[in-house]
Amino acid sequence: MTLVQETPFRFRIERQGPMRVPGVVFAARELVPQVAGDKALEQVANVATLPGIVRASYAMPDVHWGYGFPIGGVAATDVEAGGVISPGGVGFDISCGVRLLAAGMDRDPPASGMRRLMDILGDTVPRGLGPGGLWELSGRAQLEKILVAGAGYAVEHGHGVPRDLERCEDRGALAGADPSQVGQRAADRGLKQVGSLGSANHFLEVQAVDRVYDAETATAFGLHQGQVCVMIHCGSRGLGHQVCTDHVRVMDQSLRAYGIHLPDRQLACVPVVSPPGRAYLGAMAAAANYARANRQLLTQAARRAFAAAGVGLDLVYDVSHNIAKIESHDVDGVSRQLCVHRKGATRALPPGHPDLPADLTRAGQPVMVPGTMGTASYVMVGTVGNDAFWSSAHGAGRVWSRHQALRRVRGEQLGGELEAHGIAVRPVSWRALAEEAPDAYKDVDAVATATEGAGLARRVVRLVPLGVVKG
DNA sequence: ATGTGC
Repeated sequence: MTLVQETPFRFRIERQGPMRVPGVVFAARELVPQVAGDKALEQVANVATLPGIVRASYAMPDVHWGYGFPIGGVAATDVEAGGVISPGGVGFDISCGVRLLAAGMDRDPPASGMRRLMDILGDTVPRGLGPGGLWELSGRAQLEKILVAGAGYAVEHGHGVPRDLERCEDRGALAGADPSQVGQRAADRGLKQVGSLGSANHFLEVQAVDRVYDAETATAFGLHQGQVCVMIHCGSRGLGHQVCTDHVRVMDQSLRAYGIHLPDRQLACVPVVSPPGRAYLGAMAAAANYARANRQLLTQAARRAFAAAGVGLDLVYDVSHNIAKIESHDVDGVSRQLCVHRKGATRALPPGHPDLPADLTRAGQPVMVPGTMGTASYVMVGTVGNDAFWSSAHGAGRVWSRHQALRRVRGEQLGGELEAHGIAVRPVSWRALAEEAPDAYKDVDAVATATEGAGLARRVVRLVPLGVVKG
């Protein structure tokens, strides 16, 4: 696979064979060997063969290998021109995303206070595999209310304040959810997991603003130098996973009926306007709303922990980085309805976009780029001139597999090193900590630099970790 | 990502 450099941070995979559009990879030159080194580039080219794809198959600067689509992949298909929807372009963890909360306190709290805060968070934030959430639902009927109304249903029940919803993508609920397309097995798994982090790279971190790049936008976001924040990264748990599993199976069996030929079976897809396409999108929206309610419940757990110290938490923004959405975009001068798949990619609306909350219209959309528990995370902002359907990077991106990380890192030792650097860790297990070692990831500073250089989003603030609750 | 496997 050859990459042709177009600009300092933009590379092209020329259209060839069954590719319908070129591939476009946003990366710094030093990130390219890591990108080319795994199978992600092949996946970018494979995605370019999907029926109805427009403009290009995109890869964000944190791209790495995933199921069918690369993680860090963006692809839009034209709904009225046979465009397809592919669950592999969303990912197993439907509407996995990040939420940032701004605390009414500045950094350097007394060490004892920080320890106490982390102890409360460690004791009260459900995490790890399997059931166990903050909100046990009464049954499927109540679950379906969450599947339709998302974070709004949680807030209605006292789990949050109305302002929270103004700072959620889609106001906390994606339209078009169809609970009847969520199977009983998925629903059963979902009943006991609302308000739980899950495992792997999911976390709740206490962070501090360590550097401000754009003071005006930071102020608009409610952030300033030294401020304490809480970042929550989680998704739709077993419910989303089961929805993906169930609908991939149906699509895999439907490929022939729709005359779709693919270079990789994991790209299983059907036309958006087909019955199985509509069924998946309805189930996907339901799972997305479950993920938003999940982050809303975890927000309340963080608020209770901070309230013990008399500190409040305001929502800065909540955004998904695993989702497909029907959006209007200009394609060759014509407004088209597109199905935009963002898998490990964050929507990044520019200033002035009508879908922004009123008080962020001038600033643009906050774009969270979580790094690792030992390095940093960024808050960026959407910019005009982003041709990847207003999409941006979503994190550092792995370079070591979990298996490699386990071979190279001792969790207990890593925990000691982090504590020695002033980062309090509350992991579910030493093994889980080792898998998520900072060395297993790309350099998030380089990813943020490349993201800005590529014109996808601009840096607003850099956050450093003070305490980590890990699934 | 995931009660980590048909």
